Amino acid sequence: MDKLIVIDGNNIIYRAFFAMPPLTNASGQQTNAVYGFTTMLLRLIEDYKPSHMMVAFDAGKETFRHADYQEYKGKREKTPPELSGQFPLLKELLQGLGVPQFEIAGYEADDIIGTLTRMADEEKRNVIVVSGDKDMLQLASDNVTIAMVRKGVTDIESYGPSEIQDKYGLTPQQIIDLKGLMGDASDNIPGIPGVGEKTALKLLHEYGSVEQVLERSDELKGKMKEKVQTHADSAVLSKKLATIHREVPLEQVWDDMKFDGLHPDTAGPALAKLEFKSLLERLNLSGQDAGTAADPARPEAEVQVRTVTMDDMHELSAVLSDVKVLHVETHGDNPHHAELVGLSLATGDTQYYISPAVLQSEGAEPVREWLADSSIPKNGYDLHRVDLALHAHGILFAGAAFDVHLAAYLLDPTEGNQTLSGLAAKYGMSHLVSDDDVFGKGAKWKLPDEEKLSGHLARKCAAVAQIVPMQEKELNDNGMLPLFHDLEMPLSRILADMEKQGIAVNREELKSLGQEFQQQIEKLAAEIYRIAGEEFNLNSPKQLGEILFVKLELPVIKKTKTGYSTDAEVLEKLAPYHDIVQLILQYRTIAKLQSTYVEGLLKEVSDESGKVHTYYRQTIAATGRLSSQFPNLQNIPIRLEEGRKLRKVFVPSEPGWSILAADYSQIELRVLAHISDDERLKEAFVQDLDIHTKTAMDVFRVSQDEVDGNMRRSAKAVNFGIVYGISDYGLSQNLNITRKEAASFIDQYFEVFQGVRRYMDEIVQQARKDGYVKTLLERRRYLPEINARNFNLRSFAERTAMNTPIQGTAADIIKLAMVHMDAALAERKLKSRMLLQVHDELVFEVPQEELETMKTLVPEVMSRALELSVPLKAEVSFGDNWYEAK
DNA sequence: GTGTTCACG
DNA sequence: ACGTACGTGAACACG
Repeated sequence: MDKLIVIDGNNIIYRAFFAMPPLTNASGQQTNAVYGFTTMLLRLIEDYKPSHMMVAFDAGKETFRHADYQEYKGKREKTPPELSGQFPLLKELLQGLGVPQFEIAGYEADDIIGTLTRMADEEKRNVIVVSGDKDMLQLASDNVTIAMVRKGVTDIESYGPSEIQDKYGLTPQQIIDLKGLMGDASDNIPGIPGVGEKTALKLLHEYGSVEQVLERSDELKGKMKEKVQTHADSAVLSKKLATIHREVPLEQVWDDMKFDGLHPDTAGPALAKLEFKSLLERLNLSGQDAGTAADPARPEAEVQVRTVTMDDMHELSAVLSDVKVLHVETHGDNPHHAELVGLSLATGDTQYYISPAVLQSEGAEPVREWLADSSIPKNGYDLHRVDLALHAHGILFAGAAFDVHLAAYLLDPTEGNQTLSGLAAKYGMSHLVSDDDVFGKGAKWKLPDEEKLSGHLARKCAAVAQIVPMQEKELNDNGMLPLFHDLEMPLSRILADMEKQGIAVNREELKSLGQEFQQQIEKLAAEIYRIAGEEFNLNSPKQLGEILFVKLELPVIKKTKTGYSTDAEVLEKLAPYHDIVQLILQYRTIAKLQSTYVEGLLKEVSDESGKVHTYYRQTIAATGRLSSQFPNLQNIPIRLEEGRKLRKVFVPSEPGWSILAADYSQIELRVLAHISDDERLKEAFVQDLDIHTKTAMDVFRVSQDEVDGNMRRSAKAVNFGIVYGISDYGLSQNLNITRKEAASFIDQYFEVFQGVRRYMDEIVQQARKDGYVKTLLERRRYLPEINARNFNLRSFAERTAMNTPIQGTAADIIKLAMVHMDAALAERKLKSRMLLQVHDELVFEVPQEELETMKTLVPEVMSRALELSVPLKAEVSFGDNWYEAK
């Protein structure tokens, strides 16, 4: 089946220019837009494997549209010179890559695309149109899909007629009417002034087209009628301007667009000329290989794989000492319960495959000893998971040296595709088939035959072996090797130990709490149904909305995409109107505790150990924090007393022991004081003052005695806001005050804490310049949207730039403390065990005789984890359970 | 699978 | 004018 990808060249290069950080080659020529364009192009080729391709460009300044309307695209800013200089580069590169391009004098790229898609419709050929321009939606049909590019150049959403219907309730043709009514500021198309998307959609749903709206404008009321009638001409003209021309003189072009993969001889040199080294590597075109393997859809690599049976184990034993790379394939999300699928080992050119049965057989003892030997360094993918899965099957694992999963996370913590096949593609290796393709996804997961399986696992092992040196170099270039080898790798073993240890849960206590909750739930529900006058599903926001806003006619405070919002914030505001609301809030609170914490936790308690064994994910959070799953032990209730009681069920696993918890006091603000070098903030921590009270004194210019509860509360919110990357809107929402008032709080704060203001300005500048921000331990986070023109995207990136070094450095610090703590326990031969980490808190179980030691050791180790210009403080407490350790 | 809500730091 | 606080995971409803 033919498949044509048509790219809206001008649109995509424009987007790429603003989405990518500035990037120049050795001669000073800026190349960021070409680079962004090219990465997207390669991605499209890989994802869609097109048989035909074409990039369309605008040609000439005057198009036929200017004959109708001289001001067409009039208000648009001139193309920045940094971008216009990149057009010739892109065109030359496309030629080198072997990707056809069209431009036709007097027409825009839109019109070329419009014509091609019309021809495709007539000839029933498949086309994918790639653009960021919503106008393109008018071209969608059964044969034509529009791939709308959102956010930068990586995020793509596909639209056919049905998706357009779902999103706008319009046919593709009506997209033209939409623009006729609402206009388009960026093309200087006027539309009807005062009519935006919402109004335009309403009108179209009612009347169907611009012509019908005008013809029946007498049916409209008041201002709307006036607007429509005065600007009728404008609407007609706007519709005409928005209509993509589909009759450009083009004929027999199909063969000209044939695409047989990247041109093998010229692609390498063209990329090399632009100094796109990473792309060269990704395509395996660098060095002597240039010109050999150009097609991203090239076949799998050849591997030599020996399947080890019980009888020929001796052969493997002989070469075991040479093995540095292993791959353990597991199945299942929860590594504590994961199934073993197979093991592969790599030595030189030969790969060995061992089935789970063979691995667990008597004869495989040498392999198991090798796996367990901590003095033998091993490289692999997601060794933390491997450790837990093997442990669950009674096999010990130690000696993790280089984990490519963890390395990939450090190199780009926001990259979504962290799979090994994704990494293999990134590092330009021969194609590694994805696990989804080999095994199937979700419920369709199926074990392939042994030949296919052993080949796949062998290739994964070989891929790891190739990726390690490349990542090592990249980590080194980024100054991240210490972070990797001295912090994250050791931590991954410590986390596995904590998870295997688990924390004991008192099931009876938990069940009895559940019974109390159940009674309350039933009582509340009965009362709510009585007041409502009917029974309904209280857990359905949709049904609840019907009751509150239709039946009881309470005012609508906020809407969601799908209907009325009924979140707690809304319900708080509705409470004065009707007694039912307070009951619903109470119901929600208790129902949450019951379903998530009582029932959810009971399901996770292990029958064997009577404990819960969480799984900390080390490669998820963009800031460097951990996350916790199965169950999540980082969000056990504490703020409200009803929920806090749940902490009583977390108990020591041995009689007479205690739970000891230690948490950092104001770690994020202390980190901020250090990195901003703000004298006032540092002073506050040096004197160990109550930071929120101190902030209130400074911001409101009052003495300590004059700070009332409200002032302290406001100051606390401001401090939180500062850490999150403050905006007046966010603060106003949090404090329920006007935006003006919030803005004036912020102004006063920055007046006093001028170093903080300087930091916030500088970190955003730095993010713009480098394209990333980093923590004290050199952890990075890339912010491609920091230069976006879209206000929301850009603002979000700016707040992230402010927040990530703070939250991320705090994460670095507690991770360091964990590594030091683990060493301290081992060195002193203590029996106490580290069980949990909750972002700024560590939880231990401690035998009676070590309690005194631990009460001083833990806070000491935590506060000395990293030396800052302000003291780090950790507060310790203990008791018979987690609730008592407060 | 997506959206809504709510638990934590 | 735009429309948000930063970072997560789990349960439930609904298509």
